[in-house]
Amino acid sequence: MKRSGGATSKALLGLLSIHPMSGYDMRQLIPWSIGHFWSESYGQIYPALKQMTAAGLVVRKTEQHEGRPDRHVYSLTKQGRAELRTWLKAAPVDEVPRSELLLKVFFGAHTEKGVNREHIAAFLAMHEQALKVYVATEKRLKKEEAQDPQLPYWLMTLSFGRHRSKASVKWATETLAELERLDGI
Amino acid sequence: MKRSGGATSKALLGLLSIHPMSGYDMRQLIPWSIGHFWSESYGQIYPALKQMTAAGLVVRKTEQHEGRPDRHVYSLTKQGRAELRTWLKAAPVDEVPRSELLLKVFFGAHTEKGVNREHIAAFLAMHEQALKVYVATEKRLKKEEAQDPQLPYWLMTLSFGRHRSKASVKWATETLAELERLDGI
DNA sequence: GGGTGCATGTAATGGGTTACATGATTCT
DNA sequence: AGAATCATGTAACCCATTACATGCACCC
Repeated sequence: MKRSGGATSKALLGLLSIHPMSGYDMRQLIPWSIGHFWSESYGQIYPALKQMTAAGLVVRKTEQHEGRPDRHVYSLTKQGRAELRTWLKAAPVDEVPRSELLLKVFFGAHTEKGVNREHIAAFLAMHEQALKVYVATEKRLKKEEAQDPQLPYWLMTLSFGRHRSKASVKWATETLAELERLDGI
Repeated sequence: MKRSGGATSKALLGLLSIHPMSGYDMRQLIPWSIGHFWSESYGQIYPALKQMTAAGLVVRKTEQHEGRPDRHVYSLTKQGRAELRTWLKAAPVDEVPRSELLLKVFFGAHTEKGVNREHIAAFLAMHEQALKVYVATEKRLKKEEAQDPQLPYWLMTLSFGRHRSKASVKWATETLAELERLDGI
């Protein structure tokens, strides 16, 4: 069974549905948009754009600027838009996300207690930080993009991040307490 | 920068720390142990075991059985045990887990409202089911493995699954309500 | 002079799933 | 008769990150 053209090209079509942009722009935009549940590298983006152009899903225009490299700005074609809609309708494939942290916890009996506590404490700190970022981003979006029809959907994914980080913080806190109890501290 | 020998071999070392077993056994055991945060296929396991044998981390014994294929049973060497401990001490690398569902939600404005609701409803059902499995597994483990010193650590990873699924259910429920509100239903 | 940002792209390398190949036994 | 289970392994393929290659402008 072939999974013709993975989700990378779909993510790029989606970004182009916001507004036309270059491969470089996409890479820059990702951390501020879909960054907490998706990632793409230049090594994926540029070949994908090439292939999508050949397939007629996007068109490319070259912009020239003095003293700076040319920009290749892509925009969706009618076919590209159709492809995006078709993909949106298909049921998403859910894969088990791998977590090295949990793998280490699972085998944690084979190392010192302090080691496990440190790993989990770092995880806790990361998610506490992430929570702050989600809340700040939400506030900013609601102000700056108030009239964008896509805003509600963006907020839904942000809300997911918030729920996930909250749960992570709760688990880490409880688990740290349990580790201390095991230590007899 | 080389990431010498990924985490696959470490996961296998960990499984062998429970008791000696074959590659086939590992594949069978994974869904019942680390399955909710890790996965391995035969195509990874067999080559890894070969390479680990060559590296002296494990040793292999062949068991013969009438009318059935030979079993290659692996066990940890002193070096294998040391390698596992070293890896456990190192800080886990945390990668952003990709979620096709969230990607579709993010671009959800480009399709019909019903489509998004269906995706999220399926996600909700999946996590409600998962919650039941976690609770049942926890009960079973506490009975059947009561005296195993690794039990507390196994329960910690199960607890993570519970927290994650609870948060997912909560998010999905809230988001479904929000989608209905947007629809003006 | 050296790092950073802009901007594109390719090549090398690694990680991972699926399909293929084999073959006996047992269940339906 | 046909499918599933036991059991091992390889090969083909896909997906993804990182490193490399280029080159100008700007700032410290």
